[in-house]
Parts: sequence; C-alpha cells; structure tokens
Amino acid sequence: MKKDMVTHCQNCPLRGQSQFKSLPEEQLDFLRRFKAGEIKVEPGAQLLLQGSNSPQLFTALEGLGVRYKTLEDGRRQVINFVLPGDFVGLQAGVMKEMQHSVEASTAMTLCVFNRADLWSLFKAQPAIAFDLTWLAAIEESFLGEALAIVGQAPAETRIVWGLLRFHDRCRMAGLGDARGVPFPYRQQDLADALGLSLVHTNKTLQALRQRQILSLQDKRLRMLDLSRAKAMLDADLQQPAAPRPLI
Amino acid sequence: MKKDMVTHCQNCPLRGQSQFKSLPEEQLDFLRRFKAGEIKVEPGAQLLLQGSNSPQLFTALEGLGVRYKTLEDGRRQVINFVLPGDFVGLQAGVMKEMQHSVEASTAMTLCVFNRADLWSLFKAQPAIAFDLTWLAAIEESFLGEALAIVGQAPAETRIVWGLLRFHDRCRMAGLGDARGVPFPYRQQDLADALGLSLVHTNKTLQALRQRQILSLQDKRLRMLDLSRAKAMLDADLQQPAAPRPLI
DNA sequence: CGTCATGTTGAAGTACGTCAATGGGGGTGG
DNA sequence: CCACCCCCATTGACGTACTTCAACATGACG
Repeated sequence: MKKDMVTHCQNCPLRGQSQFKSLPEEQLDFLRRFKAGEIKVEPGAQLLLQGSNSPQLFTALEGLGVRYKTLEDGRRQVINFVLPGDFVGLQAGVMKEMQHSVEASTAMTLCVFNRADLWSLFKAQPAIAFDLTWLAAIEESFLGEALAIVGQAPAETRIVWGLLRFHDRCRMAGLGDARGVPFPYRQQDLADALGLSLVHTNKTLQALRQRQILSLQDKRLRMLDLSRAKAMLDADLQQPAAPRPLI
Repeated sequence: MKKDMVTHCQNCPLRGQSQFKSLPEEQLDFLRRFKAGEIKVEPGAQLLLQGSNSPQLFTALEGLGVRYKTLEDGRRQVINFVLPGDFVGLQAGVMKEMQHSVEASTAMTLCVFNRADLWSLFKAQPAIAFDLTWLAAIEESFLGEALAIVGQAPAETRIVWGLLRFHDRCRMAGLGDARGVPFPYRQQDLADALGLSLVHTNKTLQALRQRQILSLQDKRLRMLDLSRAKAMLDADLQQPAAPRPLI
C-alpha cells in the first residue's frame, strides 16, 4: 500500500498552517504532479552536498535539519536550521551547484522534486514561480539578518537571537508544546551558526539559564521569558509574519 | 532629445560583457518595454529604504553603491557593495518590504522598473522569471559566503576576502585599469561589511599594504599580489564564474 | 581660516578563543 | 551485568585578537 504512505499535496498537513498562504486548486494540482515522491532519512543523512549538482530538490515535511558550509581547515558555518515547510536545493536548481550542504539532524520526511521539472514549473505556473522567488528572497533576507547579528552583536545577543528565531519558527510550524520546542542540535552546531567557540557558547548559555531567560536540556528549548529575550534584540530585526509560500 | 539620453536595452553596454549571458531578441524586446526609465542620482542618495515598500526596482548601470542594514544603536552592517549590472529591490518586489537600505556611493545611473509590472514578467516571460530567481539564488549564495567569513575568519582574512571579491567583481564589470579598480568607500564601510572596528580595519590594512598584498589610496584599490591574496582564502570559497543573468 | 570628514597611530581594556581536564549518558561487547 | 568507549556538556585557567578611547594629521569645502 505504498500510495497510502505518500502524503497528497491536497492533504498536506503543513498546507493548513497559518504561516503558509493558501493556493487555488489548480496550483495544488500542479504541485501534486510536480512532486516526484517522498523520502524518509535517518539522522545524520546528507541530503545535499556542497559543490554537488543534485538532480533533486526537497521540501521538508517532518523532522529537523541543518544547512552548513564546510571550510578547508574543518571549521563550519551553519547557515540555517531546516524546519518543516522549508524548501532546500534551490541553488542546485538554478545555479551550477550547491554552495552549502544540507544534513538531517533528526529523522526526516521530505517531499522530492525533480530539478529537471523546474523549468516546466516556470513555464506553466508563473504564480508558483513567483512564490519560489519569494522564498529565495526570504532566505536572502534571513541571511542578511544573520550577517548583521554575527557581525555586530556580542555573544549573549547572538545566542538569544539564534534561539529565539528558531523557537519562533518552530512555533509557526506547530512544533513543540508546554515543555518547549525540540532542539536536536549540539552546542557546537549553535556555536558554528553564530561564529562563537563551543566553550564560550556553553558559558553564555549557562548565564542565560541562570537569569531564567531560557532553558535548554534533553534536546528541548524553552524560552522562559520571551519579553526579556526580545528586549535584548534590535527592534529592526523583528520580521513581520506575513504568510509565506509553501512549495 | 531625452530619448537619446536613455540607453536602449538592445544597446546596453553591459549586455555585451562576458559575465552576462546573452538573451534572445524577443526577451530583450520585452525588457525594453519592462524598463520604465532611467535615473541618475548623486553620491549619498538613498535608492531604497529599509522598511519601505518601494514601487520601483533598479538595475545599476553606472557607478557604485552599497546595501546595508541599520541597527537601533546606530551600528551598521554592510550587506554588499552594488556594482553595474546588479539588480536591487527584489525584496520590495516579492516581499512586504525591504529589509535593508541601498545608497549610492558615487554618482549612479540606474535602470528603473515598476514593481507592479513584475507579475506580468512572470506570466509572459518565464525565462526571465527564472533568471530573476537565479539572481536571488546568487545573492543568497554570496550572503552565505559572507556569513562564513565574518563568522569564522580572522580580521586579515576578512579584509582580503572583502577587497578581493570586490576587486574581481569590478574586473568582471569592466571597471578599473592598471591603476586598480575604483573604491569610493570609507574604511568605516569596509569595517561595517566585515564586522570589524574602524581602528582594527585600518591597522590590518596597513599591515597588508606593508606586505605588498594590496594598495588602497585615492579611492583606488589595487591587488598587488593576487596569488598570495587568494592563497589566504579558503579554496572552498572560490566561486565559479558562469555567466549570470542581467535583468 | 575654521570646520568637518576621513585616515592614522598609540595605549589600555576586555570579550572572546584555546587548552585542558572532568563528568555523565548511551551504546556495545565481553 | 559490568566494562569500556565515545560523544557531548561543563568548568577553570590562560592567552590574545579584537574593541574602545583618545589624540593628531590631512585634505576638502565654505
């Protein structure tokens, strides 16, 4: 009963979420045909590899992942965390090759698309093509914000920003409960995302725990004092929460 | 003779550059109609304002500019420098509003497009729409690289990276001569781009000058030893120079 | 001729990095 | 069931690459 194991776009549980804009029937129908299949991967699986030219693009349905760049000397830069609803592989889709890798941090389920079909999408579905560009612009916007934080903010602010952004994104994706949101990442991953050393990340986290700003244990993140956390960030960095496209 | 002052897309001097892919006649024709006009601005002019929803999008034709985010406390993050051929305002085009500002650093000439026409572009010209997405992906890729440098590299590497990237981009745009490429920016701008203080940027620049890696004076940048400069960077960060779209 | 913007340089402080050691949990094999 | 190991979190000590403060130089401009 394989077909029962594949989520139909019409029934996609993500589709109903308020963070995503709703689509007319015709476009949903196109997406259903555009969708080449579904895969489930284990934690640690490489979805896309820096420098490669993947024939497949993905939208995360379940589970959490991470995008990162590897430098020659082994240092890493985590670009972003991957949540359900995120589209990954656009670089492979339109450019020569991926400039970063994508890895599953937990078990993940992903929607699979064929890179080769992308052109037909632009020809037949300008509205979805527009949405794809929208997604790219959102990603660019996020990276600009990350650059500003990493470039200008001290360690404490960086950590609060990183965890708060992740927390809010999880909430919008309907993840987590009273015990907080899932956080399957290591402190090393957080450090690599924020341009900090592991040791300093750990010590700053301790300070934030002691001040009751947040709790982070058992792979769960809990923002204990949202108002104080947000007050530590620049008001300019608060993004409006307009519904975004889901491809 | 106003119409003589406006460059026709067919005769656009940028179009012939090898850095840009060539377009079929029909698409060029569309772009000519898509183009709403041209403007010339003075140094210091604000082209796009963070938080605003500009009705106009631009492609730089001549001159140099800068994209930046302003933080509450007055700190700035320079996102990127704007060169001829760069498309600016995509965020305003597809999202609610710009997340950064764009300012002219020298006198500039820009191609003007109406945001309202963007949708017709997607409907009528899927190939150009694809190119637009391509541009967004390039920008995302650049920001990922910048994030990795600012997050992981020491001051000297950051400066070499920033100036080398700018230098190479200028060269591809046909700017500069034996005396080097134009560099109308202040050291403060460079510092704000790389997440360094002005003082430290200055001292690191001095060290690089003394080691004959580069020269920077009279608003001119010259890479005196390209091979040594490139050797200071991660090989992973060398981007392939495939022809990119020009909108 | 003053004022302003930018570049330069020295001195002092500090936020951060590196090094190193410890401890706990979870798996695996004897 | 214990022994061992590996991964990750934690903590202290120490070094340093950076920031901040401050002063001065230079050229452009009115």
